[in-house]
Amino acid sequence: MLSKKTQYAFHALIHLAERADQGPVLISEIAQEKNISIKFLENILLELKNAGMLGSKKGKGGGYYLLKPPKEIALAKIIRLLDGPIALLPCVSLNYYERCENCRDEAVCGLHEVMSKVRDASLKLLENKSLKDILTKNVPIPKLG
Amino acid sequence: MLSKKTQYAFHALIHLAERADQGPVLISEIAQEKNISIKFLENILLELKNAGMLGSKKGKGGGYYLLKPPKEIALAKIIRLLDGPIALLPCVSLNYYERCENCRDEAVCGLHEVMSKVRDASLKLLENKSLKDILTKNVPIPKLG
DNA sequence: TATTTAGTCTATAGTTTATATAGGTTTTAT
DNA sequence: ATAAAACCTATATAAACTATAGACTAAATA
Repeated sequence: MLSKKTQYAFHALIHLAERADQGPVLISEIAQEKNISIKFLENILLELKNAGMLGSKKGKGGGYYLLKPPKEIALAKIIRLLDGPIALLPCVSLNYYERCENCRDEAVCGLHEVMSKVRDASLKLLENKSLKDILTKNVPIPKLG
Repeated sequence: MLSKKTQYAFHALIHLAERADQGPVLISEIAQEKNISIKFLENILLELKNAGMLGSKKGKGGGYYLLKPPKEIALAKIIRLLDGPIALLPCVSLNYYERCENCRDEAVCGLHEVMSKVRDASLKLLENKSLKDILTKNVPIPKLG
């Protein structure tokens, strides 16, 4: 399962995507709309900002906003940023590979083979779907405030 | 990622499967062969026993053994037993469903839809592959001791 | 330009869950 | 009886999660 952090990040990013090009969005607005602890959300958005995914503006009229169009932000990228590996085992991770300490030879490990396939199947979806693809369907988004 | 517990369980079960019909296998043998802390492994095997997946025999000549043929133990079952949900989000889990607290309506949540597909893709593999399918390839298994 | 206000940024602390260890108890075979 | 093995309970350690307090920054306005 994805961590709470990543789950919240998804919902927050969806909210930001739905309000793209409408100027900075308040943390408090996202927190209220998505039912997330405002302070925890604060940390998450900051992490996303430091990773280059979000921009922010301080002071009155400030808030957070996407730095790229939603279409260009793959779901896989969000998961990797906050949760790390998408694979079920370290030894089949593309981006966070670690040698398996429990088997003598990965090349003949049957587990390795199956888990690689699971990873590929997941990645096929998560790499090709973007924030734009997961926006709330059939719902007009009013500007709050 | 799968928890350490589940990762260790997989390797232990593979070991047991490779020695099926050879009588009880010592915890210490598995621990040494798979490089797992013997005490942690003890807890894991006990949990698998209490869940009905393993049998055990106490005392001299004792150990653990599979209660069913490896072919009949699906990988998904092992994961669910120790790690819980296979899905990435609680709201798309088949066996551990929880309502999403962060979105107003699951029916129109785009995240829900994509994550359901990821779940299905993973399950297709994990439900259909068994312990038998992940045994070490091309390796004759000698009886130790 | 001083002040107020709205907001981000930083640090930290408490709580829970995951991982691991230690020691003692019970059962079984010989 | 003795030794070997699983079993049980308690505890220690580390990581993840949640929450809180206060510092800092930018904008608005008088």
